[in-house]
Amino acid sequence: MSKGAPGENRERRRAEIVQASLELLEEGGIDKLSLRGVAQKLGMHPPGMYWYISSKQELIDLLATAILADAMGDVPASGADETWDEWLTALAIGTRKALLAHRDGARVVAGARLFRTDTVKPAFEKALELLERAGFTADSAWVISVTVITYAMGVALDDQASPQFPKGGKGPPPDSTWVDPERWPRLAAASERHLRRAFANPAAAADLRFRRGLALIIAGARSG
Amino acid sequence: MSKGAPGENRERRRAEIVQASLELLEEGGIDKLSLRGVAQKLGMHPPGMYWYISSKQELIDLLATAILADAMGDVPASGADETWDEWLTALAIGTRKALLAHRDGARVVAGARLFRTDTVKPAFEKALELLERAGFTADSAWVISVTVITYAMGVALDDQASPQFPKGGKGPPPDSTWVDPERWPRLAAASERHLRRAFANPAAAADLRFRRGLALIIAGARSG
DNA sequence: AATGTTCTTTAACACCGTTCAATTGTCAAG
DNA sequence: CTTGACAATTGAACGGTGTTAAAGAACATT
Repeated sequence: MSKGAPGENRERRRAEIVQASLELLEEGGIDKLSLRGVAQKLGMHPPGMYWYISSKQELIDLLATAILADAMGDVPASGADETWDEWLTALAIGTRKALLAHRDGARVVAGARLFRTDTVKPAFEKALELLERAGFTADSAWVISVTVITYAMGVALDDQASPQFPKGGKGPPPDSTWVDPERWPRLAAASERHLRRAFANPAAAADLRFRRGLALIIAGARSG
Repeated sequence: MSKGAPGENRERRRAEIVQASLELLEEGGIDKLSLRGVAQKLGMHPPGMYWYISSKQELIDLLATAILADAMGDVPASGADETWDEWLTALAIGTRKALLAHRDGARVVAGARLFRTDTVKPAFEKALELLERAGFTADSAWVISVTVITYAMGVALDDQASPQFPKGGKGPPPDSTWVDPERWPRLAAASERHLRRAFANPAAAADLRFRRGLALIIAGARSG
């Protein structure tokens, strides 16, 4: 114990590993995220990683908290006149946004133990505080918070379950989204409507559907 | 084309493969689900699998639809006097139940293209029908349906992200769920409350939290 | 100069999904 | 009975993975 804090250098190196892993994630998705790839990106040999992390799972946990920190690290401040529903909505939107900000971000976070990390705790605490202050029971506040976050998670996962750009540059993928209007008329109509919007602006369409579902939950909270 | 339908035997064998895969899934979770393992279970050699499936991804898709079929295969019938909210609630509960019925079931389904398979279409069609008949616009009906299913999916994923019963029968797992009541008093209280319930009956506690969140969404739909 | 700690390398293990070419079994046609 | 087509399986191998074990280097402290 001589120069600086003992674990300092180690911690910095861990941060570099996380950084390189995020880059690799962006480049090839979670399937291409390998310890060997990360090691190469850092000019080290695969087994060397194990001095800094104990397993790939731990790496994924680190990635997950890094991704979530974007949305929850500093608890989103609330203006003095902001109501609980506005704040909760913003939190959910920010969470989904953080997940979508990295390729396969939702899958990464889902593969970790979401509620077990300290990263999300301040946000939850604040959510509970606002809700209880607004008159909800402690129990209701908990249910509402968990529901909102779980929903954001579920939607982000579905968002990113999309095409998965196949490698071969062949034509458009076979339209497996086809819905036979004879058998499922209402579904076909909804799907067609959705596809039209998605074609015009995919991100906006996905955002909208998320927001409307979220509004549903908030409305339910307000009414119960 | 002589004996029976040509693809018949093939289809039966595919069913056997799915069956064996489900067993392997139950035994070791999705990480231990390998083509080699399935092949061995069926007394065949790994490359032989490729006569029946085109890739592991296709196997997973097959597993996903098999799992979902438990909940959505035959569209849950609705009693004549059943209202849309009762039916939707039952659908969501059934969906989550089907996902939880298999180890890592939610992860398997999430790894496939959920809404692209025919299995879920009848259920969606019926949901839309009930909702529109109840006076919702086609668009609202769509949002409500998708939101409910997405929520069920998200919760099931979180449910199964749990401890993963470590094999060794040592005492209680190291309590990594600890929440410092000094820093996050409300969260700590909620967590403590939750843990007490979960200790008494884990499945019931998880069910309850799911149902209450679901009720939130339904209430939101009812009010908007 | 010797020791001990931190970090890196080399080699290897056991597994994975997948491809390819060669092989068997079965049955209809010649 | 033989031939040939086809369904189904096999054996060998390729390139990849996470992970372990042991040897080695770098370097500050004694």
